[in-house]
Amino acid sequence: MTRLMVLGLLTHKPMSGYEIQQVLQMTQSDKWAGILPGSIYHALKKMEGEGLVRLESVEHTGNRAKAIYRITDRGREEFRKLLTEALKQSSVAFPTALYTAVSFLEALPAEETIAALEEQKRRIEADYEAMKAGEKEKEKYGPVPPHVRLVFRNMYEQFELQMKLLNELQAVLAENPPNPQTWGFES
Amino acid sequence: MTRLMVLGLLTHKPMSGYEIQQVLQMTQSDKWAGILPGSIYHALKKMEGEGLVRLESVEHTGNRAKAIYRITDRGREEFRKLLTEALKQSSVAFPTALYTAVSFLEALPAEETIAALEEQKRRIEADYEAMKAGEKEKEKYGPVPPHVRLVFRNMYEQFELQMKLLNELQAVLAENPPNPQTWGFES
DNA sequence: TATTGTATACTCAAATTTGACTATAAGGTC
DNA sequence: GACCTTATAGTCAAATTTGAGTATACAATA
Repeated sequence: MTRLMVLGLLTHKPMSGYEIQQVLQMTQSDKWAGILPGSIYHALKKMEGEGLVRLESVEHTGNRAKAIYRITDRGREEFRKLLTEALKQSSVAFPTALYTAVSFLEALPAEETIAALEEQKRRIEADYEAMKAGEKEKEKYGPVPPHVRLVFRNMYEQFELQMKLLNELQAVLAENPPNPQTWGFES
Repeated sequence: MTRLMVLGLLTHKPMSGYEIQQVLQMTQSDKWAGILPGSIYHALKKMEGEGLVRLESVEHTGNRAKAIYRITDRGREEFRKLLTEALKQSSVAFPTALYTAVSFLEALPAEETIAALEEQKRRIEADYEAMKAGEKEKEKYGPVPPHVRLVFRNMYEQFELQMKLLNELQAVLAENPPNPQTWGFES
């Protein structure tokens, strides 16, 4: 998704890698997109080589330089392609870390598992609050379009679904602890 | 998650990379884990270097060799650490491809978007059916523990949540198409 | 004015993932 | 028994991601 994101932002106006990071933060997109700075700079350089983006200018502030990239026509074409693909793809995402862990629950004492899940619940709750605050913040800077509003609502529902799963898992573990087969290291 | 998955499977018994792939398929885990063969072989070699697994034997069938790995005590320790981390982590996963695409919906004519989303709905429906069939298949080979059953239910709810979002997006787009600003390539 | 902290703007090695490719064995069919 | 397909068991280069590190500018505080 890095390319789609970067190209998409560059359709609005030419930007530097750093500015792209800023925009992702402002719009809360960094919360769900998980695109780190390194990936942005890499994508810019790579796409420059492919002619999807070109170095428009280098602004100097004292001794520090800032590279500004502009999307090309080939870049716009690629952007459209990626956008259409992203819409067609089944993008359902599962909480794989949790699913994987659940596959091996018999390896840990039930109380430990329950406590660890409690910790996850705390973290989710914190993220949830941060996100709500972020949305409020964002609303100050102009009206949010209805389709974006739907995405925000979906995020909250994802949080709730995860919390539900965590609660159910804790309940099942408390009532019906899985076979405590191999808890030592006796191999 | 690759390490957690591989180490976890090796706690049951020594296996080859190929056998690990097989198990992931049998258990439907490949559907949500997204671990490709290359990653498994890489993880095995890497973890061998770190002393978390060791090459137990090489079975020969005619002229073809199969490398069997066994988890070590250090590996079991690492496994526990990864397992606990995975349980504590907030593992909520968002459909990032769709979210990213939605950020740029004004770049495409609404009908095109709606059609593309229709395609995604078809694919999700197909995955959903495949998954249900897979679960039935799995039930034949012994009873599914209750916590694993919860995970399956969560998967279905994830599918449903995604379908709901897609339907809502289509509805909003049909009623209230976003600003069709820059549909040509006039830059 | 010296220093401490924070924002700006990246770089780069190492780790990991991707996906195309290789090569042998086993099983069926004409 | 020659041929074709599928299953077994990987390899490997290229792409991408990660995350720690670098270096300058600006602002505030002591």
